[in-house]
Amino acid sequence: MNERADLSQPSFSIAAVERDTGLPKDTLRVWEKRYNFPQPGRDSFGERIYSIDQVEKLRVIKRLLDGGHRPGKIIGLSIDELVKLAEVSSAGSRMHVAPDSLDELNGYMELIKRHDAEEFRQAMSRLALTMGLRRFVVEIVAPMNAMVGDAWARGYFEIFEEHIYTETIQVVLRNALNTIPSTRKGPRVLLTTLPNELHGLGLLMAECIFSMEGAQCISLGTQTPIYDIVLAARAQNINIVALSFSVIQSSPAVLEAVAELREKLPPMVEIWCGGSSTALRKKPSEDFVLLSSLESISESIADWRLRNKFNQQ
Amino acid sequence: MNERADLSQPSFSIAAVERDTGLPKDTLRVWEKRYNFPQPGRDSFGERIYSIDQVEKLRVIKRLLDGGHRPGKIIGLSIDELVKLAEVSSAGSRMHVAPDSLDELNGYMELIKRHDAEEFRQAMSRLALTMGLRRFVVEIVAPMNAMVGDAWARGYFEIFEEHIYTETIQVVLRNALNTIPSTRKGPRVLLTTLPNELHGLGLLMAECIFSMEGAQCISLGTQTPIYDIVLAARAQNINIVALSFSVIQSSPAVLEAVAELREKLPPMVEIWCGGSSTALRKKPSEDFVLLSSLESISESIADWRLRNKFNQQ
DNA sequence: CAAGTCAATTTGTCTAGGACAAAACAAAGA
DNA sequence: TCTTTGTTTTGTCCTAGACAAATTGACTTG
Repeated sequence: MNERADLSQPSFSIAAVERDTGLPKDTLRVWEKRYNFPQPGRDSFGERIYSIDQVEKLRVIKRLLDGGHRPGKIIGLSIDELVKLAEVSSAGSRMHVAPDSLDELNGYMELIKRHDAEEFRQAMSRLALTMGLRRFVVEIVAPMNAMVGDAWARGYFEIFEEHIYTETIQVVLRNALNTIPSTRKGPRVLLTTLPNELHGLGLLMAECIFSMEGAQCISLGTQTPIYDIVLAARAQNINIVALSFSVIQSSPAVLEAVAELREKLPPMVEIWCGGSSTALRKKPSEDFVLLSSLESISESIADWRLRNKFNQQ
Repeated sequence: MNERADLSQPSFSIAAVERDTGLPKDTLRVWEKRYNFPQPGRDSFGERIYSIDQVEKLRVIKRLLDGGHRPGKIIGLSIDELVKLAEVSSAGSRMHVAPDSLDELNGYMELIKRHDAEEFRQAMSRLALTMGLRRFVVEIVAPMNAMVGDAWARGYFEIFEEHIYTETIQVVLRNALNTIPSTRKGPRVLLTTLPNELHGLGLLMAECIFSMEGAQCISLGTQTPIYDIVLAARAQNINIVALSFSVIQSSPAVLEAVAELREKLPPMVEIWCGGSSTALRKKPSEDFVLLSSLESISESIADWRLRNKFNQQ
């Protein structure tokens, strides 16, 4: 019969694993040699085929790597141990969520898990209205992003549930953005992500905060090549290029890309970077302004306005 | 304004070239061996360093490749010849736009080219309101998509201008979608694209039409793995899975993926495929319903309702 | 006890050359 | 004109090795 007969257990080519985990092919191959994991099967052409279990373990490992763990130490652990480790190390990031609102957030998570997409959407829209957009983004969306990411890494959420979450929040935020009257003041901000970074939600959240501060936002969506960011910044008379990074990106690649952008961009144009990528926080850099949290956007804008009081009309 | 000739001439690592051009490292290396282009220099560690000229030529080549050209034929041409080729090969596809509205559309294109993003957005919003969403999608957005794609392939549009176009249309469409009252009737439709397909605009256009027909739309955004589409369809009690394909996808991969999905999906769940991919039109298939145009969505839904009159409540 | 220095280890990414299936093309047949 | 061959092109995978950059750990010094 055909090879599709065994598709009850889906298998992945090395390219598919790279796409799904963010781990480069070279790394996957060298891990196999060094740590004996993952040890994929081979198809009739001698090419690696990874099982769903291996991919899932790799996903958790990637997450821990991004959290500062080292492959040699954790790669031998079982998936249960990894998940436990992930919970411990992510427990810290939930600290600054007020405990009483944790129950509330968990309630929304359950809505998704129960696949009540419509009710979830309505709940989010209602919240955005009653809390105000800024608080909604900072107090609800940001922590929920982390929770959804966790749930996915732990296998509690399927990918499609994460997709539904992302899509719903996007609808709510875009809708809210439309209600903000556009101003003529403030810095002109270009928002985008670099190539290979396709998570657009962080970008949208940033755009919400920027817009509420009265900045003029031009979003390019995700995955704009560096050279095109430069062109766009020039054409749109941009003051600030704001970049969003999710965890998936590898550290040196990120910093190198930002350095490259810095070099090609006119000096007056500032680069502001935010997102959950740990790469940004490693060293303070002259190249860019670090937005350590969504709240810091407001401060940074106030600061920018002070600095540029006389240069702007 | 002066180039960055002031500093040392910018050079690109193979990873940077992959990021900027979309050409995989393996391909870059094998081209070097086969076609003697690009021939990067080497740094002190023996690693490739590509010049800005090489990267720019590679970008043009990539454009032509996506347009159907073959590397062996074009890789030896000079950059001027390549650009000329790009202009010629995109001339044909503008045929089936009504000539009188062509001027109007060209006017909007000029708005983007003049980088008047805000005015473009307002123009689009106004159009969507006055024409009605369906006509706006069918008569404006669909042909403009093609024109923007052309302009980009010809080098008339930069990537960032295409990004601005996409982003703007998305905002307008999502905003319009929000004004459609949700119904409880009609089929439940799951909208998404398969992995490797990241063009979400076609999906959004389809969602507009579906929603206006009173269908209940659940969008998963782009790039949902096949296995997760199946899970989502089950969880959300879906009647129709609607997939969007852009030109970029290779023919057999598309058909194979749809066949795989067909096999894993419950038989009552239908698969509807649309988009500009030529692969779908090659052979009529039992696996899916072909949506040959946006207008045909309406007919197909009417048809579906007839067929399922007694099964649905 | 804190802080700096230096060597050892870990880790990711690059190199080379080879292989091969799948896609695209071209030519011959119906 | 359309299908069906065979041939060429092309992308992606393979192995195995190398090495710089990052990190750790031991040691010295203020």
